[in-house]
Amino acid sequence: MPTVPAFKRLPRAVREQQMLDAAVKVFSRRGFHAASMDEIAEDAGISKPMVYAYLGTKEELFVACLHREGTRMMQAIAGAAAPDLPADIRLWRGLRAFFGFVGAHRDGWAVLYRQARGEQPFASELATMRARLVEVVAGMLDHALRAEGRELAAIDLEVVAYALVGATESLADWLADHPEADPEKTATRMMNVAWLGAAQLLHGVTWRPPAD
Amino acid sequence: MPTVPAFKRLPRAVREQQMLDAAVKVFSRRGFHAASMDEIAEDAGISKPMVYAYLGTKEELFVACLHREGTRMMQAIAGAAAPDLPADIRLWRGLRAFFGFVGAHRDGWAVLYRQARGEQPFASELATMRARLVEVVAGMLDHALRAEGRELAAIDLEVVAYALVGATESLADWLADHPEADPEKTATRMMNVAWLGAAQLLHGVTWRPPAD
Amino acid sequence: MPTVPAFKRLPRAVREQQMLDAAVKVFSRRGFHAASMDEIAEDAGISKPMVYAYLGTKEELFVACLHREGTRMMQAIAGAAAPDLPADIRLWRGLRAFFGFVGAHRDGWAVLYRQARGEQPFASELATMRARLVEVVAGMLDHALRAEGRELAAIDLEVVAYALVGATESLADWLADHPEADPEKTATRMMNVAWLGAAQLLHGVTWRPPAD
Amino acid sequence: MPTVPAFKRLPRAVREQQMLDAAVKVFSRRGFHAASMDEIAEDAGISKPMVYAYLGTKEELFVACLHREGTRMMQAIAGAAAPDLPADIRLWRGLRAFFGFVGAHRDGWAVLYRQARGEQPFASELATMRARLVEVVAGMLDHALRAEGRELAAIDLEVVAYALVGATESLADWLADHPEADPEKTATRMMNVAWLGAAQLLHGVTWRPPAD
DNA sequence: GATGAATGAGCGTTCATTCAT
DNA sequence: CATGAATGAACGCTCATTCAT
Repeated sequence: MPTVPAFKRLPRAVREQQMLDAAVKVFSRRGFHAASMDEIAEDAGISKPMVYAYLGTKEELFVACLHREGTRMMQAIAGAAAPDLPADIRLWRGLRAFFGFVGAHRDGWAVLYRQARGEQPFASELATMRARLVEVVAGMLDHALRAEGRELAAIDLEVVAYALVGATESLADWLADHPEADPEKTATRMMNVAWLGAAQLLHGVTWRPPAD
Repeated sequence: MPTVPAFKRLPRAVREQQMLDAAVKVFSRRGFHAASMDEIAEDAGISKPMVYAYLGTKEELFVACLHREGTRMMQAIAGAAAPDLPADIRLWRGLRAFFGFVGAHRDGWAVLYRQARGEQPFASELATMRARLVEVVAGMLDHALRAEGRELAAIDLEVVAYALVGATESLADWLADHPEADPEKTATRMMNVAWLGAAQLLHGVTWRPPAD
Repeated sequence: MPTVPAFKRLPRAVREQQMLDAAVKVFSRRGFHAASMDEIAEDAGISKPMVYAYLGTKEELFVACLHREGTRMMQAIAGAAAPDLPADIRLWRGLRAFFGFVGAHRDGWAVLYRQARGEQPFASELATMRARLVEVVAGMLDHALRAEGRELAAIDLEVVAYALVGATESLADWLADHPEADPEKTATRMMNVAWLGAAQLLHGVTWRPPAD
Repeated sequence: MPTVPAFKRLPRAVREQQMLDAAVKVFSRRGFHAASMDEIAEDAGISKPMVYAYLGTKEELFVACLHREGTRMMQAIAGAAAPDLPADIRLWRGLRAFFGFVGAHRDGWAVLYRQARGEQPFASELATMRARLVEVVAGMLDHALRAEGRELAAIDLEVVAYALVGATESLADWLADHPEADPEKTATRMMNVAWLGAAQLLHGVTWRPPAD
């Protein structure tokens, strides 16, 4: 009479999480195309038809992984900094949370993310998430600028934010590839890249191309 | 006595370029996995066995594409700035050349590059190229720092350079996705992100995490 | 003390009819192979294992459908004409009943029938029904012939009857495909095909191949 | 140094016929759905991908079979009777040719044909052929009627012709199921069904439903 | 040198069918 | 009585790759 009801016949919700765990693992290890539904099913300790019954097609399964991991990451970041704090504190806490998350999910999100960037069908799903991040960062910059009585065109804000997000993603890749690296330290380095430049912008300093 | 006007029987070097052109086109349009050797051969106006004879397996073919396009890009960048110019000028000219190249090869390199990031087999090939860029950027920073009598640990230099390269790649993606965007303007924006922060570093300003 | 108003727990016979209704509908719409037990169960508002418990395997279920619909049709025909009427009246009433039935069950029997003709496992079930019809028609012909003092070999009778049944089935298909067509008019047309020829036979007129 | 070039590497046209032969055989034996591409390929002595390369999808393959056999049959019928002969002679020769063809291809066309009737995707392909036959038969009737100074509404002509074609198909089924039966004799019987009635029509005799 | 012909291997997907609850 | 959970077994299809000519 074990507490855990049995070994099999688990409720749907549980099985779905098992499958997603396995899928994240296999997609990460092999990449989307090289991953086989057989391996995912086997890794989840379940037969293939169950995967199709619960999570659908291979693409849908991948999107489900993307979704779960993305949501988790967004929550980790969102819960890190209250919106009423100063911009640098918010940025720092957000970055720290982000790199902390990536460091703790090296096999999961970071690699999933790398997969998704390359495959067309998932570009949009990803673009949505990145767009949210870009928007948040641009909003922070805009807020701080206005507090200083300055302003930047929307497109410039967006591109700068885009670049910062890109730099962050890049360092996340670097972190995922360097298992011994410290997430917090990486966040500090990112701050040095991001904030020093941003602070200049806040003070009205800009760079202009030379005459040539 | 060949009366056939020598349409076929082209010298090997020419054929190889035709194949690479076709391969870049197809890989870009379809992505690595969705691309089929059949389509590449047909697009090159040649039979499949010839592709195998000249450029080898599908992976090798992709690497060859990567290689050719990468080399072209590196040359475009390298030729843009003499190494004895000041760091900001070198950086600016390099970025301008880079974004100019990407803008002119939106369908080619940019997409190839995006493909390569996601597929494990090509990570190394790509990592090598990126490492060269990181090294160059880190070298420029180091050089400029020392000119100011300052110094940064190698790892810090590398990570900062890595972040800048990542931001640049990100904007290259953005550029590839916005056909109407101006490469030079994009380069200017990147300079505003990169140089303002870097200049701070040169003057000894750094950001440190708060006590929290 | 069941307060639940007895929505479920219906008596077996009722459930079986629900299932058969659903099965006929789905088999008609999709065809035997394309029909899935899932859809049938869902359409019947019941779980799949119940279908298996009550009506057995997919093939058995199909046969059950065939059986029910076939019996209904046979009854409709059989009740249409008393056996002591003249042959032409019996034939007319039988045809009228048949086309009436098909017209009223376009989605049911007609399609079921078309399905069954093509799938080997059900050929026999169908052949039995058709054989009964052929026998009846042949019997009518024989009876009428003998009343005229004539006779036809059993095999000839059978083949002629077979052809008439075939023509009738064909027109039933035609009727099922032309929802606006009138069953009674179709029956009249069939009589014109069947009876004019048969009447000739009754008067001893036969066709013989030319010398050629 | 055999006259037949080799065992393998046959030209495409030859292989296609081999495949069609095998496909007709397997489709006939198993039915469309139960037939597997593996079995067809194996029976043709070739690997599966070749089948897909040359003849396409399973459905396309089936249509190709239908097409080849149908064309052969139509040619057999068309070549049997010159259009300037009297209607009964034309009908007789056409039927004789048809039953001769079916009798000679019991395993091929007749069974294929039965398959096609049931499966929706092929209904149209088949309907086209049947429509051609119906048109020819209706044309013959119309021609003969006008020669007698009579006329029938187009719809009536069509339905009568449809019934005759249906009766013929039915006897073809019967013939296919009775390997010992004689095709010519079957044709004669069909003439007795078809022509005796048709001749009545030609003489203005029609059947009308009784008052009831 | 160049190609049409050919294949081994594998993957995504579906479905009828049955336990265990 | 009734069902959600689970699976074995196939099947259609594709593709990179290689002979034989």
